[in-house]
Amino acid sequence: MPEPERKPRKDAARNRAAVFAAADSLFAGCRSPGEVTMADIAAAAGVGKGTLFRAFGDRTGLIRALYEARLEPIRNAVEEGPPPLGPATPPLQRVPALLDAVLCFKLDNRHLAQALEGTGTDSPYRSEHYERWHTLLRDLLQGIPGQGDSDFTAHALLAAIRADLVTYLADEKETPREELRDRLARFTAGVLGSAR
Amino acid sequence: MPEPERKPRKDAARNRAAVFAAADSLFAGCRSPGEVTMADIAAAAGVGKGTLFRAFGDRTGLIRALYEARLEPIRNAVEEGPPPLGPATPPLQRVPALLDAVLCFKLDNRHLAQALEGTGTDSPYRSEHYERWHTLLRDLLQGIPGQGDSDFTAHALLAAIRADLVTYLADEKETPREELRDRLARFTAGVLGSAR
DNA sequence: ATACGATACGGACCACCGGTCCGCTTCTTT
DNA sequence: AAAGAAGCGGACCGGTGGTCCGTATCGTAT
Repeated sequence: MPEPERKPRKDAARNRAAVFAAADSLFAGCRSPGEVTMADIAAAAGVGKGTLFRAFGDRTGLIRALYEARLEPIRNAVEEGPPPLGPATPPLQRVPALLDAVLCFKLDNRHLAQALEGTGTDSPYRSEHYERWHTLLRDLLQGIPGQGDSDFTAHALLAAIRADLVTYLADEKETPREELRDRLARFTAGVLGSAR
Repeated sequence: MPEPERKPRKDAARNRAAVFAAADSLFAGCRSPGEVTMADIAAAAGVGKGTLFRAFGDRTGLIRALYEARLEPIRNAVEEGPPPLGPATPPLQRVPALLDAVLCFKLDNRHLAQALEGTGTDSPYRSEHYERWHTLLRDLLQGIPGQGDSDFTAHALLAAIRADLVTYLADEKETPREELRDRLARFTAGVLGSAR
């Protein structure tokens, strides 16, 4: 066991939760994630700025931690849940299910997703997080016969549900949730069904 | 004529060009667009910071202006050039040609494209610039029989060539230019050929 | 050529943000 | 209860985008 993994102090845990709650609510209530400053979050959580940076390293770290926390249910469902998301599903059904799940998540957590992707300095791509989704999707596509370039197709499919595009369609274009899901489903089906 | 369109003063024009050149070269020589500050650009162009903001409004304005300027040749070729990019081309060939052209442009001008899209505050989507490409692409798709949801498909295809993805594949994954073009072409063909 | 109004210049200046630092408080352990 | 570790918080810092206005330059009318 390389990591002793000491359990955190009581107040530290409480503060962590408070920060999550505050950040979530602040991001939800702002036009652009850029409007929310670290100081704002600290204040809303009733915590000093130092605490914030001590706990998460930097702004990106905080957002990423929050995002991962919120995403965990889906991640679980994909890794060890029942069909159609779980691993026991045949690829041809699992791929659309997976994309739909992520789409729904990004719809429900637009603010977070956008805060994360729009973190500015580093592209969303080299994050371990993206790598995981891409690898999973690619391997699934590989398992579908008659599929062309699984690697690129995986990238392209993921690109179709990027946070800012989803937000744009949902908010700016006022596309209803169900319609968006349907559009994505059709597109996915098309991609999967082609080159047969 | 709502715009009198007074022609600019001589020095203004000269400075504008100098700024473009300086910014272009600076962005090209940096890991992340964020490393280039407005002051840097002003200094490199031999110009005061005030001039910079007076001419372009703000950072985003500068980048956008530069991007549009560099993009103009392609825009022209699409709007009034010869096939396969020009308007006289049947949609089934024009769509791939168009995507390929944009991909190549983004490969050649990664720094700019990324500086523009990663401008942070506002999503790339509500820019008039994106709207144009999307509308054109959608209308072309409309003209291909057996096509499903042209509107969403257009978004998805454009998403597949977003600057940061292209940069990631080209630099991080070291995908050669020709291979990338080929991958995109195959994917496009698949999307266009499906749902027949 | 000259004089004069309009336009553009430039860099000191400002507000603000992410991130650091360190004296002080709170928890945990024995 | 006492001591040491872990965590806290807010004053502080470097640097960035953006503003302001006295000054220099340009276009033009004479």
